[in-house]
Amino acid sequence: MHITAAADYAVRAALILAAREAEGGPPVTADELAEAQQLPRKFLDQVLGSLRRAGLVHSQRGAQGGYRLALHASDISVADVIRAVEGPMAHVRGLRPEMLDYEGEAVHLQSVWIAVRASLRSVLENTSLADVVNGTLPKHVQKLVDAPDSWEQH
Amino acid sequence: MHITAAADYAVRAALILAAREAEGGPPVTADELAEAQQLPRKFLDQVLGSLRRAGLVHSQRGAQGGYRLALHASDISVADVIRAVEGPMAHVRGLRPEMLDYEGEAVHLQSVWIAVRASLRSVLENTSLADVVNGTLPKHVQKLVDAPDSWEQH
DNA sequence: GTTAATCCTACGTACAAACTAGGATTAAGC
DNA sequence: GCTTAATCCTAGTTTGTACGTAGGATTAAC
Repeated sequence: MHITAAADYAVRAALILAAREAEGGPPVTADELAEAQQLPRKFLDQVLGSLRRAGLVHSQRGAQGGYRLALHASDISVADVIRAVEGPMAHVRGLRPEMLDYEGEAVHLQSVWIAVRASLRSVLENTSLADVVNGTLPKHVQKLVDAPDSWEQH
Repeated sequence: MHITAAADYAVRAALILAAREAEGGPPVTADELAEAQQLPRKFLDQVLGSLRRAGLVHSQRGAQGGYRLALHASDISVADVIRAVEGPMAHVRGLRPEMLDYEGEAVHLQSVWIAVRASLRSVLENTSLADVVNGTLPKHVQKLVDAPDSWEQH
């Protein structure tokens, strides 16, 4: 139930790319991305490789090379980025929730995990990189952020 | 973003205790719990230790001993059980979301993680052990389960 | 040909996940 | 008090993941 450094870094790098996308300038180098968000350079390399293999970014090798989003920033969700580096969300013991098979008094537990995944998706699949850059989150997401309980620890 | 075996086992053991609570019989032994849900016996031992230290179950040592819920089954949420074994939910790089501090185009990323945690809570804190045993989940949770998209792997 | 960049593979270290082992401790029941 | 049945505690073990680092191969602009 925790978000890895790789996922966090991936989203942050993608946000920089999203912000630069509008300007239509040259591709952004890994050095620039690392500098902009203070990310460990070589680790970022691998994270960017995951994003590329997932088809979320295009890369240009050689001088004047770098990275660009492969899609419009409003067409890439935070969920897409996380899945690119972490794999499927809400795995239980390494299995997708729909693959689980409980017996006895636990039969309905599968439904709980399904609901957990669905609620994660409702936030992460509906929030695009453009939304995060602009600070204009979907209404139901912003509602969650504004609820005072949401900021309580515990 | 994944649920550990320990958390899964903890919930399943707690569900058995919840179901037996109504009967008011003797405490349930770890052997019985392991048998009922096919859980690795010695590993379960440690999981039960976490539940006890979290104050969710009471244990009785010695012959005729075993475990009982420390609270009513409708007063223990699935979130309580998960936190007892996994620690706080939705940690990012080991930090609670409210502790994060992003700069530049990532400033609003914190809100996304806060929303993620809030949406997890909306499911897991409102679903009690009694709810799961009876298969009567809170309305908004059941709604998530019934949405056809929720069962898509994607 | 030089320079600037991505790309690839391997390595390393530390920690967590998922157990297993063995005994110390407690308490019930004869 | 002894046996038995149970929790409790500490430590190991094995495997994988997290979080990086290192070094060079490859590509392309100029």
